[in-house]
Amino acid sequence: MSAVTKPTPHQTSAKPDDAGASDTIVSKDPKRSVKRVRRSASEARRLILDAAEDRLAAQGPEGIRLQDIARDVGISHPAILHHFESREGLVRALIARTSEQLREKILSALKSERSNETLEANDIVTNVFEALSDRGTARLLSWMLLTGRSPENSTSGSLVTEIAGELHEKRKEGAIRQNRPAPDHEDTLFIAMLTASAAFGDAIIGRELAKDAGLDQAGIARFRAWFAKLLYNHVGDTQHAEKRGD
Amino acid sequence: MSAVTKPTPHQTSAKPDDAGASDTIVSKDPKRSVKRVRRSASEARRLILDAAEDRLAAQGPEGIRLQDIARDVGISHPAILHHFESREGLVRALIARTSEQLREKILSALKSERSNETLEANDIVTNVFEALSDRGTARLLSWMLLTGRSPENSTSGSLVTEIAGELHEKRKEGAIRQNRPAPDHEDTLFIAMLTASAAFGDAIIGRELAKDAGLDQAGIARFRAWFAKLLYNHVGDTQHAEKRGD
DNA sequence: GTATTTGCTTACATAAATGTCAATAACAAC
DNA sequence: GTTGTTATTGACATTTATGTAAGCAAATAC
Repeated sequence: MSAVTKPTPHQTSAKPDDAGASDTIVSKDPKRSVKRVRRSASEARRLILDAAEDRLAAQGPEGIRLQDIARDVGISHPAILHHFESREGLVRALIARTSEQLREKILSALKSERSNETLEANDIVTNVFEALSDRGTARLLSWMLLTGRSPENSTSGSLVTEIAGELHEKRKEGAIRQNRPAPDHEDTLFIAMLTASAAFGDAIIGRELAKDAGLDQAGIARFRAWFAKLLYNHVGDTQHAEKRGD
Repeated sequence: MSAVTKPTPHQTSAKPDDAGASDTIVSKDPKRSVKRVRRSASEARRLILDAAEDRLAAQGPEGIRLQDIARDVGISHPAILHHFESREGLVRALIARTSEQLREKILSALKSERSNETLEANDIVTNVFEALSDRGTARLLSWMLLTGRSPENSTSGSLVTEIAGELHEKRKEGAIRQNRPAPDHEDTLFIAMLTASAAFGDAIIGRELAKDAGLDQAGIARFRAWFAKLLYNHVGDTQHAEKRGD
């Protein structure tokens, strides 16, 4: 959030501002020797990924520039290449980490939901919406898709299937308890898909939409609650569905 | 769609492939003089924007490179700068055109809907979904938002408000006809917002989601129909809403 | 202590993309 | 025809990003 603004967070390494006096070799004076900071590899990687994430969230895809990120962390840009091989490697690592975090955030929340009889649609919806808008996660993922960098892992893809699986279990339990017919599997899948798509879209254009519609923070909350209720009503209504339309 | 693949669609201008024989000045021979194609300014702009659009849809934001686009059109890259001032100008022009096309596509369809008593949710939903996924429109718009290039015009923003306005008129008519209480304005707004968000998200991750869930083209159509029906049921149910939840 | 590993740095190389400029050639007006 | 406008071009300038090479220094092992 603030890493972009402040020039050198880890100020431990001295800036070579006055070193221009000597003509070729800078580190001739041992007392003034460069006093390097040496982190563990994993720590360095973490810091770099954090900075890259901040840049991406704040400035969009084009904000991921090795020089800038290096400055944010307080290192030189070849250090990034040392840890990530290439810019592309950094990007892939960032995507991998973000995808993993997203999966954990959503799935753990979904599972830890105390074995609630009724589907707590509001909690789930809010959770998904916030997980995607947090720290520009959806921005990163959409950039990933925009530039065609996803396939192999398909972390974000399988996620929805997993969610649908979890949801379907809950719905079946609820149906048995209330002596209702088992819900259609595809119906549950569609609920998950719609939630994912809506949350994803919301994370990207939601702010614009809300601003344009004159919605404040409370209005946005109402919108999410409204959506959750829409799903909730649908889940309660599925058994009547055939009587009504088509 | 195909402009990226084929190197020179407008093959009228001769490639200077064999011109390397002469050592400095190529156009010494008047018979072989370069035979330029000279389009009208608007025509040239159109071709350039088309090519840029194709690139963007096919390769993502990074696919917009003056050299490549110039090659697609069959011109030199300074010609693009001549028409659009800068790369940024090209991008803004593309955004403006795409936004305008989107607005027209959606609004005209919404208005021309024969004064149908019941809201034809299926048509509207399908229309919005397709308008956004067509030619990478949502990709472009999301890139626009990702890189923070929207404000001023706010074409995409006000669009949702307009849609909501149109929808609300229809709902009021329908309500009067069926002697039901007038629908809540915010409810209509939320319908529009949800549709926009879902269609937007769908345009970006929909393909991934569908693939992962094992949905084929028919399945995707079912999903959209399912969503439309969800809205349709909700619209029919709004007056009972208070009896049920919260 | 000495040796080894490896995180990190400076300086340089390279490439790629945007943008500038002067000149050229279509086309329209007269 | 002549002239003026401007779409278009090739060659060049500039900037800026990624990536490379070689050496330095902090931790660890011995």
